[in-house]
Amino acid sequence: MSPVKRKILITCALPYANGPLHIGHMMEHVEADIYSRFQKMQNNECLFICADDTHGTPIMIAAKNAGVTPEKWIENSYHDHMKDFKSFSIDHDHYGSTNSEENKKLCELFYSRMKAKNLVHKKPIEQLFCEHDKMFLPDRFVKGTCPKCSAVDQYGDACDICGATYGPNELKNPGCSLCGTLPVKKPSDHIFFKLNEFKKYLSEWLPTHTTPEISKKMMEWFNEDLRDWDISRDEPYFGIKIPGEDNKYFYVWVDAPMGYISTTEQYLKTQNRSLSEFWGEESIAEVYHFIGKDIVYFHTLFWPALLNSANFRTPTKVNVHGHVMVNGEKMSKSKGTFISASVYLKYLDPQYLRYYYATKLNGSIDDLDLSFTDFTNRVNSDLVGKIVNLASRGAQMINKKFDNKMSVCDSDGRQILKTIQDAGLNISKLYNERDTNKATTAIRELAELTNKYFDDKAPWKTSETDPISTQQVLTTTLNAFRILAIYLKPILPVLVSQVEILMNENKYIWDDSLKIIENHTIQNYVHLASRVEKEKIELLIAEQKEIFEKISAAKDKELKNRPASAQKIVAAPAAAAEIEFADFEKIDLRIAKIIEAEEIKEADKLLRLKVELSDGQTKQIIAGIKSAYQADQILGRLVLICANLKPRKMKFGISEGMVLAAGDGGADLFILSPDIGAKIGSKVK
RNA sequence: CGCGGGGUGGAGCAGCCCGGUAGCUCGUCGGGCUCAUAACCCGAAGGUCGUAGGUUCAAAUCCUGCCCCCGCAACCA
Repeated sequence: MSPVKRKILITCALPYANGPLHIGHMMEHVEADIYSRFQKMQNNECLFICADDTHGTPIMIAAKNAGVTPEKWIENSYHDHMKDFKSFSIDHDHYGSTNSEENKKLCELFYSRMKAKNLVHKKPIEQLFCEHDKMFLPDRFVKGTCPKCSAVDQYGDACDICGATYGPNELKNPGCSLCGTLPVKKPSDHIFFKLNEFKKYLSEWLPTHTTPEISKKMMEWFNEDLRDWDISRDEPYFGIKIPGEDNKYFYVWVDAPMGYISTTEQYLKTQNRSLSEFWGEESIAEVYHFIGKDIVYFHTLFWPALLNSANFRTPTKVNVHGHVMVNGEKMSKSKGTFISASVYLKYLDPQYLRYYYATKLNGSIDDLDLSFTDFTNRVNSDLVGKIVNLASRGAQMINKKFDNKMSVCDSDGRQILKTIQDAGLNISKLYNERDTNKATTAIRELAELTNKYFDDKAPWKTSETDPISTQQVLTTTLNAFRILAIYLKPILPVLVSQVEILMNENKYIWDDSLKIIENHTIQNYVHLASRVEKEKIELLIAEQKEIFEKISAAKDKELKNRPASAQKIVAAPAAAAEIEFADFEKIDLRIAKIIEAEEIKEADKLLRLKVELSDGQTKQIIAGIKSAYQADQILGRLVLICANLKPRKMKFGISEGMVLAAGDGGADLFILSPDIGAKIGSKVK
């Protein structure tokens, strides 16, 4: 062990207080909890801090829909979250909330320091506002048609279909996702943080404070200037008011990371200690954030910049993990693989998920696949079959034949134990690197070694003929198991606490693995762990699926019960703004004949068409109608096209016009055609 | 040419940075054992390391092209 006692602060991303925790949250907390417990076993000081992230529009809306105040809503959420964390043995030293006095004070302090350094400025922006709900709409609360690919029902920030990103203002046919009303554009002054002032600082900070893969990825942003960051939101908003402003609140992503500090502060207050120990510019403590790869941006750009601007230290390292996949796919609500912590607990032992995650986590950003067959194998074979089995084999015979008394280890046994103890250094190194994958592999191999030793010695054969050596073999086996249990304690605290009882010992710390216990009396063996039953997993998935179906059925019902006016607007996209006749005249609409049509194989939704206009002139049009029409189906048809559309270079060639069609997209898409008798090339008037 | 990660026996992964006998767990098959939760121990079968080319005495490993999968893209861990 290192002679200097380290001082460590670790945090997990603050779970958002608008829904139950799921097994993805648990992965992050398990990873951090293992790390924290390991450090504590090493006699280092380690504070494990987290909190609920309680502000923002989604929470405000969720509370409103539930008919409670936001305060009540987040209180309920807090209790649910705490309960789940406790069940999974996540041992936060303190779990707070961003809706606290400390957090408010901290935001105000940061803001005043930013202002003093001239790092904020105000400018008006146009935002979509819903007249019906009387609020500005965040990007995700506006839905409409993608401006790039025309996919319908897309969010205001990015298109799920073509992957384009844009602002909510750019959406075609935007609608409020709450009531369907057409939002209006409304100007409002917003406060911006001058992120670009930190460009140089961040570009130097990044490579040394996260992994190379992350920093490489983040460095992309530095090719151009960093955009100012909008840190304010208008009323109504559930959050922290910006001092000196009327009806303005800090954007939730400002006050959320502050929660790391304010929650540390709450904890340190109870110890009469100063916050600067961990967060002061001169702090020598190590600070680690555990986060998912989806929020890297906030933690490696905004956050260090904010800290720097307000004269706080920055984290030592931002540890980024991937996402949980279930059976090789993204967690899916409809497939029942979007598994909430509480439903998991109804069917399976939380220790098993901890162990399984541990066998998979290696400190990398790769996604972690929770494959249920793999899960079952790992737990049943490694944990129950190999490791726990050692206790079962050793202890029961000691109980039955030797009156619960261990003797001493034989010389072969001492060799085995030495091997196991020598491995401890490497295992602790792996824990420090958060490579629990390799740590659990090493531990499993040691268990195999011990099982083999037990088999070679065959104590069950010799218990009558040679009780002395038999007792020695059992003593060795139990010692080996005991050390392995110590190695596993950060991962399996509950199981190992039972081992402490079995072995009649106090709470293990890491250095207890250096001891060998002899002539020691143990307790009666009790069943330590049961095998995973496949049926339980099936039931779990079935229940999760059912919950989803109930929720979506309820949502459908709610939609139907909406006021007729709102429904109408949803069904028929609102009309665009009025235009002058002169504007209309600019559009050269003509009748054209499709003379060639072919499918573009590489494209999901495109057909390549060649159309003929009056003077024998032809145009190539790449049309997004593959979802509704096959190439040969439309060959030879007369259609309406916009003939003077600026040619556009697309991935599959140049498109020189647009075929007019109407509908919601997908199969619901209809090409417009003229009545019989219309001539090719005629202009629409 | 948006960015990133990946493609290794049936499944899940390690090995790649720093070339030199292709490794682990599960599963399958055969054997042993019967202390232990049908658990444990031994043995076997099974791989053109996505693909094409290059560098080299030697390539899973280094270089180039291509194919395929997954994820991300400033309000989902």
